[in-house]
Amino acid sequence: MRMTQLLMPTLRETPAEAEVVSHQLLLRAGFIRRSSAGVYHYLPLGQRVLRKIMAIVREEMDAAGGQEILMPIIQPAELWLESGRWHVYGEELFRLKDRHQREFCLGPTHEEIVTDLVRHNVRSYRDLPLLVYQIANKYRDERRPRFGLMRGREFIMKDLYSFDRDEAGLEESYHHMYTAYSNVFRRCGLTFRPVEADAGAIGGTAGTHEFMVLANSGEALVVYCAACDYAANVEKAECSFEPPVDPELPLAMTKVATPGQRTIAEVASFLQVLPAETIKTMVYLADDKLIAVLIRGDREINEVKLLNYLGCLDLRLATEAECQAVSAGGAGYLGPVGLKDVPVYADQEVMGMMRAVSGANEPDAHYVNVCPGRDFAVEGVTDLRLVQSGEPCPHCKTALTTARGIEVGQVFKLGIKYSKALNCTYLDEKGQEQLMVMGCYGIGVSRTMAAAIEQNHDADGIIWPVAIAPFQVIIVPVSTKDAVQVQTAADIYQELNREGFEVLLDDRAERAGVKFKDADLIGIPFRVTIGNKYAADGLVEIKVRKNGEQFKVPRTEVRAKIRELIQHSLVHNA
RNA sequence: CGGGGCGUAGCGCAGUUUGGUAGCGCGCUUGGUUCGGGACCAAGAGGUCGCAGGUUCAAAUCCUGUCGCCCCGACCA
Repeated sequence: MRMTQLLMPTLRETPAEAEVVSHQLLLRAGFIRRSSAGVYHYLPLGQRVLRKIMAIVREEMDAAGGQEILMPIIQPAELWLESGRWHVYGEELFRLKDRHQREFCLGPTHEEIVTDLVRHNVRSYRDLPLLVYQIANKYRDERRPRFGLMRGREFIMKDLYSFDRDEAGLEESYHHMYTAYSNVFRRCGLTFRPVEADAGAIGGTAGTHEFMVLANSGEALVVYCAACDYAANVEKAECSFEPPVDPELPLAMTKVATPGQRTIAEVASFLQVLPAETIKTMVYLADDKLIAVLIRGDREINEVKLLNYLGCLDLRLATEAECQAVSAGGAGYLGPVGLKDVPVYADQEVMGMMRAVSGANEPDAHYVNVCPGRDFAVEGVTDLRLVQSGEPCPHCKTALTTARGIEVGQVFKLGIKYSKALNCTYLDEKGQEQLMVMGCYGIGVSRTMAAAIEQNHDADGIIWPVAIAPFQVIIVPVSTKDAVQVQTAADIYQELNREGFEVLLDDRAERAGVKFKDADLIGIPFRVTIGNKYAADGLVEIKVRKNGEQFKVPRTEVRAKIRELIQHSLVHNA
């Protein structure tokens, strides 16, 4: 491609609307433009990167036995009513009506419609397992689209669905996908980590992993173990708990005055105890029912664990008025002793406390020496806390590390959730009708593009991994006035193109500095510069974007050197 | 949805407090000089000041409404 013919509107200044680096650079380097909130144009450079990522995804999906299809974006409400998600999905679903007032939605994900397709077209155990996938736009009316391509309302996703005869088949499909996903992200040149995750609203039997690209701008928090391969989203991460070997003996519970001391920090300091010696009581509204949750004062509640444990759909912290309804003390003086008519759930750690401090459910007072089980009863005990950095790994006890991650892929075992709801069955060898066992596997293609930049950039711009760069090589003649340079650049351009390389020729009548700046900004891995000394020494310069390394090679060896550099990079996923 | 901020030329911004008929830098066009890391000089093009009402002799500026965008939070396959 000749740059004079390329729609590549680069910007010298960072647009005010962009906050994160991938968004800023995608705009500045002319890869994307915003159309409306969370909806973007992909310009030629951006589209080329997307196609590169898609090509890798296709290769790996096909290799894993996937068959590419393309399903409708517009989906009838009936299917969503059948699965029950028409109402569950809520405001995030883009809904629309046709001229006959029939309701539709824009697909945010395709479980319903793929299940509908398969139930009408697959009847025999001989047709299973079946793995179908597509790469298509997805629509989610996010409450808050943000960070450019990171969280859009329209985005590109690869979604694959597996249909198996039984759980064992699902295990196998899941395993294949897990491997394929690792291949995809490794080939894209990303530093990533598969982590155990929560299944969330999409449901599913057990087991789901998220593929996280580690980057500080990530919206997700993960913990991982440096010693073993344990890694999990904090929403999911188990908290290890060992009951005290030599517990203290309980003492008589007494009420003490704590005027004005409302927070854990205030109470602990006032009573000269550690926060870990207090019980924090939080009141939640779970599907319109008030409940209380107890956790050690220095811990945080993991609301995802709580939601899963309660099996409720909606969960939020109670308002001050709701707290007043169950405790005369209100939010600052909540405690498990003397709460009015609310079920109390405790984190497992709380049950090992013998002399705890807790609110007395009246203003300006707390109890000391509270003993769970003796002084109050609980409805349930389980792991309800959020893991913290430095805690022992649940597998090998090494201290866990926390990191931020961008979720670029997720693999789910769905089980029979959708096949049951939509009656997707097959006939086994005995002629018996059986439910298919499903899995679903998503890759955020457009998000992967953004994640790659978050992980690969410097002050000058993007540094594309070779495998997903819009072009592999950029050729820069330093002076467009020099006929020899111009001709040499054009010759090398032709030659590399013929060899099958992806080459961009900067044939603009710009000064060298401008061309270098743009080449760095758009992040082309290798730059071939034909300079002023070429006429004298016959050498051209090859510069590596990633590390600044430079080579001076005779004009005739450019092709071989470029080939060597690209192959070396691809082998090392750099 | 709660909180905060912003809409003035393609991009970045000033002008709004105190109303007087729109400006700066970059980019763009033309000519010239430059030419290995975002050059310089000169001459240009480009804006219903988000939109709609209102106040006024006069509104980018004041008032009311509305739309859009961004950030924080809640939420999120």
